[in-house]
Amino acid sequence: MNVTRDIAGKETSATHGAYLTVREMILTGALPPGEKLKIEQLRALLNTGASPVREALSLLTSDMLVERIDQRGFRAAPVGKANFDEILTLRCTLEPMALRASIAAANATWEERLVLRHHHMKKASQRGTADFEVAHKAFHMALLDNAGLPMLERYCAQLYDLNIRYRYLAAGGAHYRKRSIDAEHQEILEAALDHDAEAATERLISHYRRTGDYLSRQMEE
Amino acid sequence: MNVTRDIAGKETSATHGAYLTVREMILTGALPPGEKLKIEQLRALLNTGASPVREALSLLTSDMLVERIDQRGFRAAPVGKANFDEILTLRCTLEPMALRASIAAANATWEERLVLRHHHMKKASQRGTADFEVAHKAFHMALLDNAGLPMLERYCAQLYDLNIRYRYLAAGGAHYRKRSIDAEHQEILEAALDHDAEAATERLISHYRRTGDYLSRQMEE
DNA sequence: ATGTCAAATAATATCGATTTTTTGGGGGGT
DNA sequence: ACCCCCCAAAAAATCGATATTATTTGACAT
Repeated sequence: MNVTRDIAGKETSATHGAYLTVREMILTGALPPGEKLKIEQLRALLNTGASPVREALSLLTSDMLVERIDQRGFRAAPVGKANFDEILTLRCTLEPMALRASIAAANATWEERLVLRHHHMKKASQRGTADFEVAHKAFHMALLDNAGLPMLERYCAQLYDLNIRYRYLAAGGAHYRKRSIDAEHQEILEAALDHDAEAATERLISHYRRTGDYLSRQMEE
Repeated sequence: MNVTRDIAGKETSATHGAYLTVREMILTGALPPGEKLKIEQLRALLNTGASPVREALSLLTSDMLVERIDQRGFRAAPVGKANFDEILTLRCTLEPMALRASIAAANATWEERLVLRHHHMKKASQRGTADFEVAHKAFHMALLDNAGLPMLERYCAQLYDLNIRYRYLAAGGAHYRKRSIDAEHQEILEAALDHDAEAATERLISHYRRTGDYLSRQMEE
């Protein structure tokens, strides 16, 4: 009935729908960095009231995708090389930590989940970019989600999304994978299944650093 | 005119005032873990409307002090040994990282700020607990705020607050410092001023672990 | 021209009321 | 006695309108 459903699927609350929609728009660059986010404008776009919009923007503030300036409204978070570098640094610290813990707690269920997600990701890479993005995130998060450290996982997921945003901004979201990313994923998966924490974290980090350097080059400044 | 001002000082927006007040109430235990946070109840307490309350609670969700259950309202975040341990682990990873970066970028301004904050903390430790808490946080954050890594600093501040909450819950907020905490602070300060990153991070970590063990013991389970 | 101030305009923040959803508590039906 | 469905009370979510605050505009004096 409203645009929220049309865009983000069958959502429950208006707030959650607005959250998902605006989030997606910021991540993909439909709402560019620094853009003023006017309540009225979004209210009209999302076909909802001011309260859900404000609440959604408040939630996005925590995700560091939106900045709030007291009494002066909201805007899409700015971007910059320093910010990108910090995201990369934090990911290279936090993800290995989570991956090690996941491997230390390895069990059959987790390994099966990993294999499955990896399979889905490979299948999705033939189809559209959007599908691949979802499956790619799911695979990477599966690597970390056996750690039993929910806050750490949350940080990693947050940083993953912030990083994706830069990918979309740099390449318009398309064909960013030239390298043998498939092979890199394969190697990470195998190291994880072997419970080889050293190799797995090593490969994960270099996976990130290569993508990071590639984007850094495109970003200038 | 409203309770927000009375409690949290001369605040600008109702939302921000509500945020600070509820935050304080959760940190100090006035709103115990797991407590249902009814909008109407808070609205009455804070003498404001539903929108600022909801928005404040949304913001606190990002701070991991409030849990939101869609269509079912908000509650104060639960606590537990696993959560406490995770906070400690994350602090012991992230704070050294920030401290090293701060020291690497050391300059006179920063060192003066450190000395000043340390001085204020010592003075405040004679006076009330509330004053000391503020000065104590200010000192610890000053150790990290020269790193030029705003997201990392934000994570550290967040984890600091979550940790403080456990202190209040364990000891009612009073006399938790038996040990020579003053001496520990002094030693951290000196190592930082000497640009000795190894010693500084070493001391910082053991500072946290000792307090952590002390609280862990009190927490049972 | 330039800087300043005040009114007009635009946008945010907030309120009060309404709508929707969950919850808890009885009746029927098996 | 047990389970399921439906209804009423309570709470959350949302809306529409108002009050508050920032921003712009333009007249006026320097």
